[in-house]
Amino acid sequence: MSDIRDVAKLAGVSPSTVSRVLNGKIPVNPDTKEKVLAAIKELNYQPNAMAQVLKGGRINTIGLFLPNVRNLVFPAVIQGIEDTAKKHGYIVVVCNTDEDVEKEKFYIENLRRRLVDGFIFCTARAGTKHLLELQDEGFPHIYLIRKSEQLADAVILDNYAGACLATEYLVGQGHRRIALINGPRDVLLFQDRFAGYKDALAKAGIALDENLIIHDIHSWDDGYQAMVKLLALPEKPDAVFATSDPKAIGAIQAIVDAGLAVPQDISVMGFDDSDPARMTVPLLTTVAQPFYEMGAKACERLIKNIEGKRNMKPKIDVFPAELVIRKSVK
Amino acid sequence: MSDIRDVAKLAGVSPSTVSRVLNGKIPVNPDTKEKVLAAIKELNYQPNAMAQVLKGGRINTIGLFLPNVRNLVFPAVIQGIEDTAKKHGYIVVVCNTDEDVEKEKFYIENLRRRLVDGFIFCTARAGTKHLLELQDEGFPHIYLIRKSEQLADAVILDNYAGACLATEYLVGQGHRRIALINGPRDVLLFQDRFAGYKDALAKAGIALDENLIIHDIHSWDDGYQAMVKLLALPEKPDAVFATSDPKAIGAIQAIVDAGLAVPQDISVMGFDDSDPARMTVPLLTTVAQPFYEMGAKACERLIKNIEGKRNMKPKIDVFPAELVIRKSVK
DNA sequence: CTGAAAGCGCTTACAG
DNA sequence: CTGAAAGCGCTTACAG
Repeated sequence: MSDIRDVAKLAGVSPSTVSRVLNGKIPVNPDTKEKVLAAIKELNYQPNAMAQVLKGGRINTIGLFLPNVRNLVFPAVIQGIEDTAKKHGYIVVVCNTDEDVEKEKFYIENLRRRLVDGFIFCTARAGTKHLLELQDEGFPHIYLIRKSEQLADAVILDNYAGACLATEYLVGQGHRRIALINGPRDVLLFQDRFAGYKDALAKAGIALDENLIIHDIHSWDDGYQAMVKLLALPEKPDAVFATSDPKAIGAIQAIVDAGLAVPQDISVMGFDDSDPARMTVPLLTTVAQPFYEMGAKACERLIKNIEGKRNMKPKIDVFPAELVIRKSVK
Repeated sequence: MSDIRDVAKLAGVSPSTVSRVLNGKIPVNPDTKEKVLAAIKELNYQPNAMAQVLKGGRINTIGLFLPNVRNLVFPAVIQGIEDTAKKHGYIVVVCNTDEDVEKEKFYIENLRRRLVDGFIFCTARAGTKHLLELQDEGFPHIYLIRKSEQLADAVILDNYAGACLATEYLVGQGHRRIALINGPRDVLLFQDRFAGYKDALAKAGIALDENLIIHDIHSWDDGYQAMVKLLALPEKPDAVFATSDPKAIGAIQAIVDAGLAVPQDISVMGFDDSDPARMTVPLLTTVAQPFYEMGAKACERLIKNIEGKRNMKPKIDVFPAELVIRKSVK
């Protein structure tokens, strides 16, 4: 690969001049510019990004941290972030932490060494402190979907309102014994969804039945197991609110395997409206979280932050939740 | 952030010595080493990666190209690649091309500028030439899942055998009118799966019925439409082989919406065994492609290639396909 | 075992 | 508008 001096030689100018036509900020004589451009083309010259960054430039790369790439809400998130990043000339590095704090630290240490201009974290949990250091040091970053306990830039859903919406709809359809299959409680959004469920029931004058509530369920396979337990109750629930679509799908499978039908015997409500919600039979009634748009927004705000174009007060963007009525609730 | 000279000053040595303890190849007096390490720790020093790479090092990053992040086979692929990359101290950059050759070129141009040591492409289609240049220039890369028309490093499934397996199983279960819902034909693997279907039918003495074959279907929504067409045939199929799980899921939905049952009225066979295959009702019978392992293998081979540890003859690794019998075929 | 020097490929004041 | 020089933060022969 040729370097800037090869180009300079071929064009009969100094490397400084080549650099100037490359960057386009400082005026260059049109004729010389022409010659330089021709030389660049002839040599198929690409500036060495490392050298540029070393001179104080930005690398135009964003690090995206996901707790688990197999979680099917993230494809849309990635797409929203990537599309926005590309629009601004940025590239996205995806890092999968598997909810492992040590792995996350390893990646952060690596990427901070000028390999990345900022971070987007979808990995926040209660009680992790290493992300707070970034805030102290003013390294650009933003939380997405999940937020941290401390006030920091974030783009999230109104999870409380979404859970209210879901529960109120089930109540409105005449259900009274509404079970909850919830996620891990050290992820704040599941606390919020739990609160929405509780408050909506209270508002409807329905007493909370602890037997109907199962926490710390992760995906569809343990969602299945949770539903098996609920079906073994002396008095079965007549509806189930699962706080993510895979958990809802697991519940549907357990109900069908028990010889019952959804929604005829038991109604099932999901959360997120991820792609699998439209792949199941019956089509899942759920609460939509606009992942693409949220990813795009977070990326937009991070880039503004990186490029120093914004006021530095941390701010939380809250997207509204929306009920999507399909076929799994009667 | 402090640099190597700060560390040198604090430790009372030269930057060269600091560099030497950092790299650990050249012996350093244990006492000085001690002092340097202490200084590094005290200053929380992290070497600037740009400078290191500029001096001729590797950046230890791999670029992964996906045709579409929303395709649900990729999470497992990413995980396999990431885990392997991490084991070797590499990081993974994921680029989503949306099957857009221009976008792909943009990313490649960007990343080649020393931001990446090699590429993994899951984006090969017939007739794209820009990837061949990389081969000419000896830039490390490997194809995964899809292969290119030219001989190049690749890790793929035995798609032909997989399609034979699927079709033979349907035939063995007594089906005779076996429809095919296939993907875009400019992706070679769908040609291979088509060939497997054809040959297996021929071997069973079943004549090919063009009315039962629909090509160029991408995902579950157009899989649904394809099935609607098949159901409108004067003589309906008694089984459907869809060459990906989402297409199979779309077909199941169309069958159920038409008031028929799977597998009682029509059997449905998928392909890939991606996560959604275990999320549907009935559980999908399909052909497994070991995505995690294939991703891991491709990553392993690419890194060997990057680090110059392998003989340079292009080689294609073919993984065997495996039938996974669940509930959607009777 | 260690330090001073050169250089990786750029950019940017500085001087003209 | 343009060139020569310095320097970004490292590493690595070279000399000791």
